[in-house]
Amino acid sequence: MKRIKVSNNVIRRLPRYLRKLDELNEQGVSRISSGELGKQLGLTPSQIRQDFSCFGDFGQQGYGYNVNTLRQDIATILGMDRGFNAILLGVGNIGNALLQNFSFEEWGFSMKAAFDVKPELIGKEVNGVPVLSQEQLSDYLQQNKVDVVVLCVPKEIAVKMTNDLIEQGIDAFWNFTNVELTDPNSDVLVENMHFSDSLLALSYFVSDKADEELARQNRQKRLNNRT
Amino acid sequence: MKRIKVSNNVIRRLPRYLRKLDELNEQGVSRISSGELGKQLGLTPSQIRQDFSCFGDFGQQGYGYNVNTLRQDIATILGMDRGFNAILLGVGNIGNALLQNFSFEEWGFSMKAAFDVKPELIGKEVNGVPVLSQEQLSDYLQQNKVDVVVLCVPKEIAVKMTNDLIEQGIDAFWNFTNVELTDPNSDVLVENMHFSDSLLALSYFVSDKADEELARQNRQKRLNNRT
DNA sequence: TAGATTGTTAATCGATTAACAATC
DNA sequence: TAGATTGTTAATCGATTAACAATC
Repeated sequence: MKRIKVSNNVIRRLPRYLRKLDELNEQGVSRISSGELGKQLGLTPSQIRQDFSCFGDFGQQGYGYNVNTLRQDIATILGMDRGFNAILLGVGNIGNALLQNFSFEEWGFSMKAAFDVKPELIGKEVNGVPVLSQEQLSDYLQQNKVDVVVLCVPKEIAVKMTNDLIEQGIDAFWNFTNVELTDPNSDVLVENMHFSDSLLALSYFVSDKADEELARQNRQKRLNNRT
Repeated sequence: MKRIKVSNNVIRRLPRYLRKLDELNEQGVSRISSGELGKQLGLTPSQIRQDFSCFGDFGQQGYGYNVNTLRQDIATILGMDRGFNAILLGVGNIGNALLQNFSFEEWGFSMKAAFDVKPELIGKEVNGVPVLSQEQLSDYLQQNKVDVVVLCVPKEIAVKMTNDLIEQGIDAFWNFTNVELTDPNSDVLVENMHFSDSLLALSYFVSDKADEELARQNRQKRLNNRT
């Protein structure tokens, strides 16, 4: 499978395909064409076929795609069957919410342990995940395979924490700290969940929409005045 | 200001500029060139100048950009000074975490109220935000200006909830439900925080990196065997 | 003034869309 | 078989990068 350079845009669309295919599966739809899939996702059929063709031939001429097998193929492409291990750092509000609510297993990850400094948390379990002391982290990393670290620590210590971890061999972070960790010159993977970036983009679109509405109304007014 | 069609890519970079400029401000840096800013963000100077030029002339030849005023200009572009009102639906784990932890004010939003169905929550305050009953929602919307709805309700009711709200005039959602709400044919704004999409993209990159490492090792092995 | 750096136009690069032969 | 729909090549479109005159 794959082995060509796949663009970031394509990769970002794969999880959307997966979710849509899951949905279709639930609805009992067993086959779908690029045309129909495109309509449901707001993409062109061409784009969908191009996207898939980065990874192989999943369709059948005259028929389309089998929902179930395509879903599995995309899951494989995304690495969902690789049994990646994750640990979580910082069992505060957001860390806790993730442990309680986010189904890591559903997406192919195994959440092995959480770490914090607060004595009242250590030794507890959150949704079946043991909370260990921050001090145990180094030992833990030496004794266990950890593929991804979920970063939920306070802003202030995020950068130092990350650098320590990188030194200990961690090279993939899921970053909830709203701090820019991305070092342009390193090959450490950082996937950001920047809440504020998302809200501000929405803020822009809302502003823009309001401005346009206003402009439209003003045009209308001028037109009315003229008559 | 503005009034030309600005591409999505540009808009998505604006919040990053803002965060970086805040950081520079804190560090006491008062001016910066597109070259230096580019270096720190992993972008080309050209791109940065192009981005800014969508909205006006913020720089000065031979000098660069004033960190503080540029920061304010970008904040204005993003609509941070428009006093948008938000409400939050669903005070579960994620909704609660947002109310507790996320500083809506910092990004120009005023979080006015939260809504839930659980009797034990209603009437309480979470971090200063009153929790009202779901039943009060319609009345609330009629009596108050609500610019953005933060959706934290369970998956199962997300679509119905959204459609109801759209009928009541809401046209901007910050969506935490991991359900695809985007209707390609409507002009309702939906900004998604799809946790799983983000994790799966990371999963792909981690997989890809592992594959490449493996391929590299195999090449090395073959080379060693040959000698 | 000379040096630096912008804003903007032109060139390049990459991603999306269209078209169509292959084929189920 | 005929109709449908893929995979892929070519054409178009848009975004990024390069270049440079303008100017602080």
